[in-house]
Amino acid sequence: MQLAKKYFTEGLIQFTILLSLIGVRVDVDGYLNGYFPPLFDVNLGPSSAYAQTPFHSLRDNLDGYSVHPKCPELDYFFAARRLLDEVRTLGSPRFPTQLDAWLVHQVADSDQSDPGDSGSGRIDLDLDLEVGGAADNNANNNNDDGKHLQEGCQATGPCTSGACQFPTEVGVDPHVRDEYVCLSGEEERASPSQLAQSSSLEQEDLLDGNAALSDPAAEPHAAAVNQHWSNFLSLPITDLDDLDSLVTERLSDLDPDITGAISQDVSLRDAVVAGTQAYGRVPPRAEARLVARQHSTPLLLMEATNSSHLDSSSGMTLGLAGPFASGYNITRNGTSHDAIGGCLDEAVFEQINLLGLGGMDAIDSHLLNCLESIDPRLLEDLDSDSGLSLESGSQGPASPGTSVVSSSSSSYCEDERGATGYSSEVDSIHSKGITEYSPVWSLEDLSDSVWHDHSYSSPALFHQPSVTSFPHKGIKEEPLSGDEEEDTGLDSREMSRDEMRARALRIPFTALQIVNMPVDEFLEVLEAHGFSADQVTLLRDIRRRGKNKLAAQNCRKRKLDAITGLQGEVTRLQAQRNRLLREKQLTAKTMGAVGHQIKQLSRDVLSRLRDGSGRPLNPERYTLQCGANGRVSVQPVRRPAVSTTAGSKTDKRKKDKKQ
DNA sequence: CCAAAGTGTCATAGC
DNA sequence: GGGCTATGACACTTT
Repeated sequence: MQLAKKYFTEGLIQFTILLSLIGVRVDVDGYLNGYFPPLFDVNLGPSSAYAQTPFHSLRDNLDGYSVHPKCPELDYFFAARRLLDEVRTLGSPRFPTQLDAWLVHQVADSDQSDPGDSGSGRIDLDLDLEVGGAADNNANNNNDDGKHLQEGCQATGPCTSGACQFPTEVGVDPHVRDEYVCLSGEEERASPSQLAQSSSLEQEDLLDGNAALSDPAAEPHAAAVNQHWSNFLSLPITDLDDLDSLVTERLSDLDPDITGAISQDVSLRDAVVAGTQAYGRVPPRAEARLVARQHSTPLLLMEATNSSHLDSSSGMTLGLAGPFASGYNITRNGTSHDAIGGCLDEAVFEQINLLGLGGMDAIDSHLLNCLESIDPRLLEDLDSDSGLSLESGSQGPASPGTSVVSSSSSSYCEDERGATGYSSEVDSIHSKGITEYSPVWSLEDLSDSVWHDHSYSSPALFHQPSVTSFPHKGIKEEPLSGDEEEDTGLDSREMSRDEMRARALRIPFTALQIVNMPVDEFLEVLEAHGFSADQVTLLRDIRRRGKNKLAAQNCRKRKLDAITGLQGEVTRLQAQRNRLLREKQLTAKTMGAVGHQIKQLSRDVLSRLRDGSGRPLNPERYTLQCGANGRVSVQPVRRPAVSTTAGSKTDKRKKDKKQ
């Protein structure tokens, strides 16, 4: 697994470096931030990042719980971010070009494209799949490729590829975008309310990005955009409230077919399919899977449903998100062999191939060879090297009757059984596997995927009390009866203490069975089997400890969730505090200005008034007072009664002396 | 080797 | 009263 991760990350590095060298800023970080919000923002709303696993999607979508940092799938997230950070530290040139351009490649109006502006940073991408059906003519589409890319690049408006005209780099970092100060470049199309709500940036990013991307005449309008931008910056603060309408108006001016652009059912996966077919390197299974993905939901729809329920087939059809989506699909579907192969060679290396960079083929083939040489069973554990040693790795892919459980556990499905506060939406995901078990214990079955390796065994047979097996670690699937003493040497190292005790006392149940039995059945078993006192005690202890272990796991998860939620709350409150402080400063400035104006007006009015003797009123001695009825009157300024207070003080001293 | 994190277990409270 | 869950505390293991 470590090997797989190594090659996975190396492939990402190479791919990213390559794109950076040719002038494309591969802002996976932006993607990840956009589509996978940071942990601390989890309770700002549901997010797709945490919907990758059933467990977290349960909490996020149903109970508002947030992901805890141990989620093994988040390894991809952090690994990708770390890789991007490393690449950026290399000092590669960063151009405003974003991969958003890949996504709306068919939107731009070709009439307004200017092929001459593509420049050295031109990317030869075959994205015209829906129209051109470029599955078999990848090499012949260079002209068209460039054209389409230029369309896409120009459609990005201020962000043009290669020949980027705009010097301002516009990141899509949601951490920064909630600050008004960071409004620049593309941010024109975001309203302040949007900017202030980082929790909803995932969908807004997409919409915003496509709004600008779909501007076909961005470069000719660069000056106009700059003018709009300067107009925006020159807006008085009081006009900020109108910014939403202003931005909406601008968006409507950009491209009337934004939604159509977004809903074009042409994703990068289409390009990947074409490329892989052209290069003929995708295994048939992976190819079929990719073809099936061509029918994935449109981009916008996917984003809309991503936060609530991530469809595994839809995954992430976004540019660089593809590899990660595949990675997540590994964990969700348990088909890691396909997923790993597809993850790397389809989504990463095929994109490199599509770039027409033959120099990378050697690297690709090397990595691919290494990857293909990896045992798929090892790759299956790609996401399970977190602190939790899940049952999935121990069961092995070939465990009879446990494949579903294995796949579910590989996605860190955790138990959630009996976890108050967590609902078991896992049913919807693993319902097929569950229906294979006893319907009475369907919920208990879910907990089996959680069991840790020093714990209890697979549930495949646990509701068959007459059959005692230890499928744990794959080796334990041998029946206990008969030669149980023989295999204790190996099993004792991998069994829990309770398992060993139960085996020593010849208790014909696995610990999992004992724990997950309904209490009535447990009592019935105690009576029916005529256990000795020691056996009964052990059975009760096993049951108690097992349940308490689950309870402890749930408790810790809740604690982590609470911590994560509180951290998010702190972040949110800090942002709110900063906003309020800014408002306070602004209000103070406004009040000062208004006071100054009032003072000036008072002086002006008083200088025009005359007293009884015909002399002008001294502004130092008189002031204007506005009554409740709106009547303005001239009143003398009340001097602070210094002598009075002094007198009161002396009086007080006198009183003190008398006392 | 050490520290931190993870995990299992016990005791206890509350339902 | 028994069963169960939640949780703090502790010890041990893993990273």
